[in-house]
Amino acid sequence: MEYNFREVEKKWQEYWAKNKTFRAENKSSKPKYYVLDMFPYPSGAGLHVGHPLGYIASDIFARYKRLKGFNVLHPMGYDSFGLPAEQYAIQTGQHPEITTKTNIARYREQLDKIGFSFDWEREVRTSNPDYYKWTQWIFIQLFNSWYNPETNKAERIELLIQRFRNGSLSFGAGSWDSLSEKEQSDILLNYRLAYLSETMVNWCPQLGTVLANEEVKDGVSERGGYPVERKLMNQWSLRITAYADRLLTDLDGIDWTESIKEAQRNWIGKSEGTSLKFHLSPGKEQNSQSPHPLPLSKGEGSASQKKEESIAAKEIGGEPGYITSNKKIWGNLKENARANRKEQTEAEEILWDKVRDNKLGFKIRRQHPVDQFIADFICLDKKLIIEVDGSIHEYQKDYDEGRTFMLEDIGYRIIRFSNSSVKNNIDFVCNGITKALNAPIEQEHTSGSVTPLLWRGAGGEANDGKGFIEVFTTRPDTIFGVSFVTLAPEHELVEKVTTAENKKAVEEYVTMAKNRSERERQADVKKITGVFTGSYVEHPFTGKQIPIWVGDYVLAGYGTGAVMAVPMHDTRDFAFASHFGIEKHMVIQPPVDWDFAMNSYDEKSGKLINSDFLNGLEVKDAVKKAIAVIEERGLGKGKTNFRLRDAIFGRQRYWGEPIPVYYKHLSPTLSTGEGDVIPCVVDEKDLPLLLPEVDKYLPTETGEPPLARATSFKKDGKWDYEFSTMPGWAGSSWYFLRYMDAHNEKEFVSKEAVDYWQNVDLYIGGAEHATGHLLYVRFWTKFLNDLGLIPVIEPAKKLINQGMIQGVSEKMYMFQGRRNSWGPNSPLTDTQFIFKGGEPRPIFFSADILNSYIERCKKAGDDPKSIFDEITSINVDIRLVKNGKLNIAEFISWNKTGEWTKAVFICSGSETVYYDGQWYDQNNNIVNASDFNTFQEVEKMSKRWHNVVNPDDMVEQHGADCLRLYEMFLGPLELSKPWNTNGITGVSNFIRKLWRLYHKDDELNVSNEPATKPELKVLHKTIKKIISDIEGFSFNTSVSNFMICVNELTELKCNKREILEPLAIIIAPYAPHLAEELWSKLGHNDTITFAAFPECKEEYLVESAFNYPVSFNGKTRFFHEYELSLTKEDIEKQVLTLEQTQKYLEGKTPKKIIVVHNKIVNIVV
RNA sequence: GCCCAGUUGGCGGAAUUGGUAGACGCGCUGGUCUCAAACACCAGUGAGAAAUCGUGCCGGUUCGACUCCGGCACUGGGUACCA
Repeated sequence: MEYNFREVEKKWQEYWAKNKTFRAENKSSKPKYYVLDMFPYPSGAGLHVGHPLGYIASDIFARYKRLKGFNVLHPMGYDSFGLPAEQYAIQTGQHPEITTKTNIARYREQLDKIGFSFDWEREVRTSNPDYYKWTQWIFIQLFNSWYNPETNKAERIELLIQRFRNGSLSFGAGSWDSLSEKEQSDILLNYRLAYLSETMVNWCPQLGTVLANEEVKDGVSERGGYPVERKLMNQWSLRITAYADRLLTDLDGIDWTESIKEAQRNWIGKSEGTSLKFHLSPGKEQNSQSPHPLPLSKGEGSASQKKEESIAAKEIGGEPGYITSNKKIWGNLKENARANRKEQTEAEEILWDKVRDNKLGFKIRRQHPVDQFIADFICLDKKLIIEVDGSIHEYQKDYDEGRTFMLEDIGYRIIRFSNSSVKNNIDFVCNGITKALNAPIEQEHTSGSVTPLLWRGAGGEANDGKGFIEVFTTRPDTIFGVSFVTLAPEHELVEKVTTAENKKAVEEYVTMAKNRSERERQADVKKITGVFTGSYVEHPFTGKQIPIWVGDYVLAGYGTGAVMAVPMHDTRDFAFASHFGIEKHMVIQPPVDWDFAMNSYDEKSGKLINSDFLNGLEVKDAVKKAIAVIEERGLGKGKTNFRLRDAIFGRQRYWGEPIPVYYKHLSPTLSTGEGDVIPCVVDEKDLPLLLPEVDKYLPTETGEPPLARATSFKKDGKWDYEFSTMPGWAGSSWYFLRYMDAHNEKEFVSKEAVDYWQNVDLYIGGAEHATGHLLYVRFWTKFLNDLGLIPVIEPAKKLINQGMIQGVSEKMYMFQGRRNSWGPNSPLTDTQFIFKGGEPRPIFFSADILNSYIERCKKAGDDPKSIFDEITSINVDIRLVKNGKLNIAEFISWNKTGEWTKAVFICSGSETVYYDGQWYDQNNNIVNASDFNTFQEVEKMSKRWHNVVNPDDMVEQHGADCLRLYEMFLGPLELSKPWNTNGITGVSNFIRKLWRLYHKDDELNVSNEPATKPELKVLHKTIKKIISDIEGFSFNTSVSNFMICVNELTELKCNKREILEPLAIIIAPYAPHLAEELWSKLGHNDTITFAAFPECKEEYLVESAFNYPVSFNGKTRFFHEYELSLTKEDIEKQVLTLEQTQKYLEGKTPKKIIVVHNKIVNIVV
């Protein structure tokens, strides 16, 4: 009886399921081990062929760890929310839940067939309410948290409010409690880790949704390849940027593949440099429509109105005071300050009365110039600025906060009060000011990454030419090489610095640049565009005039949206300057032969020249010195920038977790007459917020997301819930925790469970998730850890990437028509051409004929295509081809149109021709079948190319154990490789051979006699190899080693229990069904799953002699065996006496003899 | 462009800290069995007639290099004007 894999595999799969063999306990005396596979999305196409590869590897490891005495958690579940099910729903009207369920059932069936040791009791599905309840719960925690830059941790938002209340942290306006609910809500949104803001998003009209950066590839959506455009939308986002530095530094502590870590590092994109201000240069070219700088506060009304008002003349008052501003613009500001004082708002007058003449114990000035701004009130001793704002307008907010940040940057604290607070509660305001005056001066603002403020388009007011442009640079050493400054087209100063005569050109350019889609922008990166504004800035050290340009090579979203261009030492600046003929200055001595005609010298090495105080320094030192001087002179500050952006968290789609937010309408206010709306999170006790039923899975007529169709989807029947749903990665950002405690109804995971399981010990999955899932899950883990909810800061200790699986396409070329007579290089001679004069038939050539034909054409310089009218490439279904040989009859009937029934197949070697169902030789005699070869090409696996390999088919034909072994045998796990089933028969044979070791004439034939030394040696050699292979994740070599072991034992005719029993155990992780069957036949009543993995006993491996390769000058010539007890000297002497040695010496005397014990003998002649 | 990984027979791939290059398997060739084929089993299989030459290419270190060093080419993946 041959091994019947169908029966055996079914039997053991049923046994495992019935006995719950792989159930993991949350309490155990055994050490724990957590093996996790990346979540599959259950697509309609069934299990992707790339999936089993990783699953088999992790399963082998899980089973191995069980044999090694670990309590193993090895779960599986489904990332079941997502676009494909929804697209299908839109097309068919079928509820995505139904599709999802069907798909999951199919996945499960496929997974079960491969014999995985998953603990199915812990299965999770992200689309189940009992799962997404906790995804929503975590969102609420994010909403209710802020990032404290001092503790460098997320904290409850209550702690922030507390600090606002007690004045230990400034939020802008004086007293927290005097603020309206709306004002408080708005301020808090600037700090919450889940926040709503107007953001530039990647909008995909075809998908009707917003995509994350990593879902966009080359300007089109990753899924479907639809165009993507930039659009400003009000969106929920997660403040992942707060974690940028920790996400980066903690990478060092985890054992992940270097390529993933590198991809994350690049994605986070930390760059250290400095900010630097370039003051606008006064000049006749300037556009001086607004002659005065703006006050910090702008009185009532909209932003634009305020600007107008500020121009109006104001009363002169107060004193000249200290020069707190840039000296050059001091005079100018002073004038404006005087003007401002003429027109004080009512609130400002009230406050002035309360604070003037040292009434609060400190000297307070009003309308005092600071830096480029004018402060409403200022206490110079305490470096405290007091601002009285109108009601904060949405658009103005970022802007004011930007200035707050800048002033704080140079050491000022700013507190803000609303006009209404001053008018209605002046005592409270005064209290707040006193508190602030008496509070110790806080530490300076640190890294820009932790500020919750959006900080874009930095620069001071520029309307009188006295403002500045702030740039970010990592190369402050090249400051003396600056020859222009470039602003991003979206930069807020563009309009202001443009002179009247350049206005038209700049406006046209900006409009063009903004409308250019992302895709176009990416498509012609090389195309250099830009325009001169007509204005200049002053060089901060030389005072020289530097032109301001606008160019779309500068990104509005990075740094300050402005760069100092150093064409000689930056490739992009070089290209820009060359294109527009702008001058270039060399400031770093390049190597002698450097060709500046074509290239800038970007290297961070060399000595500084033409650079004043930096001359002679090495780049590294020059950077340090430049930063020091810039800081000293107050021109800028050392800064760190991150490329990482906050993660957009809303999708305008149906099939996802509802965001547990509703919009509360506040009572109407006097000023506006209508009620403000604030976002609030759903009460935790009301979770889950269920996904409502809708009539269609499409947006509403007004363009609202599908959830808006559910008219009853309202909080308490009156307030709208958020209509967008969470992105696909929400559920997968914490699923590793849920597996630990999958059915907990009270918590997302219990403390006991997470304290026991901690985090994943081994995580296996594709590298395509490097900057998506793998970054977000790290972010959520850190966040949950900050709140003290879990004990770990990383989700997975070790991560291995399985390689991508590519398909192997089988290709053929069909030739039709015949243009020329056969030349000397033709694929056929005329005698071989059977149909001369007959009807034209399509011709197929075996690959070897075509290859040599093309080769001949190449040599002769002919065009191989010239002899036929038409050549068609055909992808043949790979099932019709075996080892590159086509089954012609099946191929002909494969084509439903019957187009190939008349075709002629010129077979391998051109000896034989097939047509009309027969093979003929050159003389038209009917002959036996011969081979027809196809071309093989590695392509993406896709239905379109007819090269998809279905794991089910493989299991059906060869069995699960064979599939498992073969997949591992293919090559290293992490290497991308084409999926080719040609070699599977070797593995199949191996399984039969292994079976035969235990059997004779269909009966189990295992002897209880003691094993011989050679048998033990084979076994223990194998044990040793297998252990080191598994632990080094080298699964392909372990399969080879099993083969070697079985071959050797077969050779030894070994059937000893002492050998075969341990052998069954060591192979059990790889071929579990077969191992279980053998185990039970050997007389065991229990599963092999928890048997003890055998130890390797070195004593069986000890050799007494070694067959030394004897080489001459490193080339091996012959072998000779020596006892290991011999010394090097003994061997040296003895090897010279050998006849063969003398032969190779050819009479010469050896210069040197090297003997490496147990390795080699090398004779140098 | 930049970053990462890789390049070994006809093919997938082995090769411990520098020490017998090509393990294991596929394919191929020949043989046994069979009326025949398939299966199975046995033998051979890097190239070359041979001397020899051979791990993408050029150079270096070493008694000895697939392995280490310098330079280059190509393939695959990531990223895309990140200042």
